[in-house]
Amino acid sequence: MSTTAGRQVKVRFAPSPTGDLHVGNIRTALFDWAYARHTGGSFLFRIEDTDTTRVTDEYINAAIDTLKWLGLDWDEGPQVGGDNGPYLQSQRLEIYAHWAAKFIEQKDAYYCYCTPIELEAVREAQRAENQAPGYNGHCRDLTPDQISAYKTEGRGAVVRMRMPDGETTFTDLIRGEMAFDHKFVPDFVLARADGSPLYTLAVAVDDILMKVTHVLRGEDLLSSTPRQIRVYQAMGVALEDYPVFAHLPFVMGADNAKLSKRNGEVSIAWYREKGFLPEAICNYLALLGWSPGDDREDLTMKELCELFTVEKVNSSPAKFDMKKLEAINGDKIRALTIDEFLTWSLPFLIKSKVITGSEDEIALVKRALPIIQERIIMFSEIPAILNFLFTKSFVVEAESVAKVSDSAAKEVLERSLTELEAIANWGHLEIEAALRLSLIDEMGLKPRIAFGAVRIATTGSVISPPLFESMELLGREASLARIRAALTL
RNA sequence: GGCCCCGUCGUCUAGCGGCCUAGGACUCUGGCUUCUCAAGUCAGCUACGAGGGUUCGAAUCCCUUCGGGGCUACCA
Repeated sequence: MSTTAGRQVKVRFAPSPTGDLHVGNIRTALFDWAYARHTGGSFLFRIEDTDTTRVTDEYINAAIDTLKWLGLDWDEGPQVGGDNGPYLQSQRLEIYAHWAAKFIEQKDAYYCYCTPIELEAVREAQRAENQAPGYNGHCRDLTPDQISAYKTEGRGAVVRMRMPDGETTFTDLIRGEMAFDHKFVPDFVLARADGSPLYTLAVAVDDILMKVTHVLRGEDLLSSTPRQIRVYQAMGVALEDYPVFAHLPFVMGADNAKLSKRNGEVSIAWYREKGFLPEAICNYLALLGWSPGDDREDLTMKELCELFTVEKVNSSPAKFDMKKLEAINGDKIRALTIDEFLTWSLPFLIKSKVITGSEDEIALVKRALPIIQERIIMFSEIPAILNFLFTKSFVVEAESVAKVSDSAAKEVLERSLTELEAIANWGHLEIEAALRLSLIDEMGLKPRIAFGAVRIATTGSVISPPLFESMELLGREASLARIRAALTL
């Protein structure tokens, strides 16, 4: 019943930043963005901060920052402006007040003087009788006398929307034809007693005024859609100008509860700190509740935009799977060029103080990256892996000391030292050739035993990047010095 | 309680009445490769919640049931 005929697509993402943007929010933002880009329409970003007790400037700024970091650029909204601003609802209060007053005047809404206690008592009674809880219409048709009596009493009044008998129907792009009987949609509050707007008012007014054509949002808002449509009606909006709705399924936590801080890492900021690539996060999130229809999974942002349609979005909830995100992130990291990889890696190395950021250090990091690119799943692993190349206080890890201090290991190290000192050109091929000849061929040792001892001595650990390359990077002097030091353990 | 949404491998999904003895990816298990760890590669395990229909034929359509979730605020 609602259409977009002839309208330029405009999709909006309108979070209420009561905390850091989480995985679910971002999945919604991603779908909003991808749909806008897919259709060649525009993407509008609006901050719903009508609940001033819960939304803070810090969260608002973090939300803006997160969207930018992910590469979800918007055409209208904070920082970029647009013809339909302002884009912070807290700056649009007079607009909402105007409409609330108009609705009162049109008798679409009315002042409700019921106190919270009275309202709760009504609901309690309804529940007791197994009826649908909701406003009972007490103040719908107050007489002037009743009103003045309430005023004399000093009672405040909220603005409440009148829900007429009947039903609201609309087509949800994901769920199909929806019908809600107004018996279960009670009169609802548009503005608080202090005049400030509620979500129910602000969201509907803004979507219309900002000319939004598509509302793709979480399914928790599905049952509030009739209320929004009611506001459109009161605003006098023509049917063909209603936005089209699409309610996205939830992203759940591993324990099947709604994703929250308690059952997993939900804050995008956390993933950023851990060293996940924005493109990996988006690629993974895109696969949560959507698929291109074939077996393709590795998608760039561009491909995602090309392939994304709302019709292919699933209606069932999806569980967040960290392992799959990690796998995708690892794949994306491996696909990076060395220069890209370097750019992403340096901040992690500097922040963890493995390097200070000097040119020499950066040059060495760049040489080391090729050998670690296929062994990490996130950038935060890099400092621990490369630390042996830069540390000024090298020590063999405690649990591995025993493995280089027995006589067999000493013999390996003694021999290695002799052979390595004789190498003319300190390259990994020469190092490998020298050690293989002496330790494997001549001493008859198994590679894992022989190289294991050298590995511990030079890198300090039983696990390291490839040994010979590591020694080349470490340099002749440091490598030999560490082997000598190991002989004293 | 009421209203609403949802239900294919452990997880994300493909599937829209015959191509399904159900495909892919991640995880897991085993093999290969191998200087450790990875990466790569091969193989394997495991699913249509249940019960009724409709039909020559159902994962696909209908009903019931069970299970999960949302809403039920002067939150969004």
